Amino acid sequence: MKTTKEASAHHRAALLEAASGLFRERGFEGVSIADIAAAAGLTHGAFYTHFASKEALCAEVVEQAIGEMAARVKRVKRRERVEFYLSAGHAKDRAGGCALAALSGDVARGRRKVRVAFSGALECLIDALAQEESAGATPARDRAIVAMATRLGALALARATADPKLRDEILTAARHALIGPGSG
Amino acid sequence: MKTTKEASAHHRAALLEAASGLFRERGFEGVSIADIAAAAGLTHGAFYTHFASKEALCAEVVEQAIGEMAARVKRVKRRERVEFYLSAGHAKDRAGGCALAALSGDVARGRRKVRVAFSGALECLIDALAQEESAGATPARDRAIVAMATRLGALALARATADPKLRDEILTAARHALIGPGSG
DNA sequence: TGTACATCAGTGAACGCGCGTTCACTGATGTAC
DNA sequence: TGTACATCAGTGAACGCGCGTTCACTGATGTAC
Repeated sequence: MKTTKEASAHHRAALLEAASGLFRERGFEGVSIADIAAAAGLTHGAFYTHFASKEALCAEVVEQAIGEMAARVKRVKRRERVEFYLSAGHAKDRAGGCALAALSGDVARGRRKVRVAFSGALECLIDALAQEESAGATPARDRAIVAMATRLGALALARATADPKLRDEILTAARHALIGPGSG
Repeated sequence: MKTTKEASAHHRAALLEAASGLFRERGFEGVSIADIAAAAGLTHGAFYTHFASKEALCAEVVEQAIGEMAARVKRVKRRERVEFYLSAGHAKDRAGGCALAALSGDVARGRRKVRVAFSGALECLIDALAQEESAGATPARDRAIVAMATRLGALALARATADPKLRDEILTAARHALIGPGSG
């Protein structure tokens, strides 16, 4: 049956949000169109009135999720962000956490369209991160990139680790390196 | 038909090697048992005379691939390793490159058995890396972990990036941070 | 405001396909005599 | 050394299943009169 334009717009947003969480938790290939549609309260057929293909959805999810991170950089203080990023809670919550860490592997193996969306959004994120870096010997942009790589690598390693002790050791080491000791 | 014990052992090694490369290139879910068997010159049925399941193979591949990296730490100098790790060539060659970077996302989403194999091998790799760290204010082990996280994060970001300029910028920034400028 | 009807968001069956795994079978290997 | 035969690595058809995508259909929406 036909629905209101407003309802339809909400359905589209619900599909994007459901996909965003599910993709981060299980990866692009671990989530089916039916899973996403069901999580948004629709049947799989309806998906194709909103997106041309799964690939198109992946690209949009990546762009939106990284875009939200760039916006967050401007709202939340660096120290607070790093403390959250390298917390055990964030390591455990893939669905609600950093899209870069959760999806960079999938993006690397993905189609060009998805990688292009990723690149564009990453460029914006790097700009936002570089702006908050203090002046120094090495360029702010380079320091922003390296700090981001350290956070992301530490989170990726921590998430893959089964041993909680090793996981916490990795997170703590990275936290100390990025914002000094005395951060729990 | 039955084959020599020697031939059978070679087949097992060939399955492991084929899976190792294919998994790093396409991820656990992007590779089928038939793909792996074909790459090793066998049919898919033969796979199950060597491995109990795909999951068991994943665990063994992860363990072996990270084990080889730990052995390499003892053979190759740090500077040389970092230069290779953060090269455009390594970013392009997932199949022949770092298993940690290529598979940590898959491992995080994988079954416990695979994560345990990953953890054990990672522990060995960290030990090997900590041993080559010079004395300093922060523990050698922590510095080894942070440097590894930085390399891994930079490679993951570089690989997901479609824009070659941004990719090289990420690799160069991380290279400078880890082994100083004057490294190309 | 009321009526007729074109639009189109959503449904659910169906498409062809590939997946991981199983299993009856084959026939070379390698052992017991 | 020669012969008989149990073993078992490898084959390929088959299993049930879920995938991404298509499409004829439904019926509420919203517009034209």
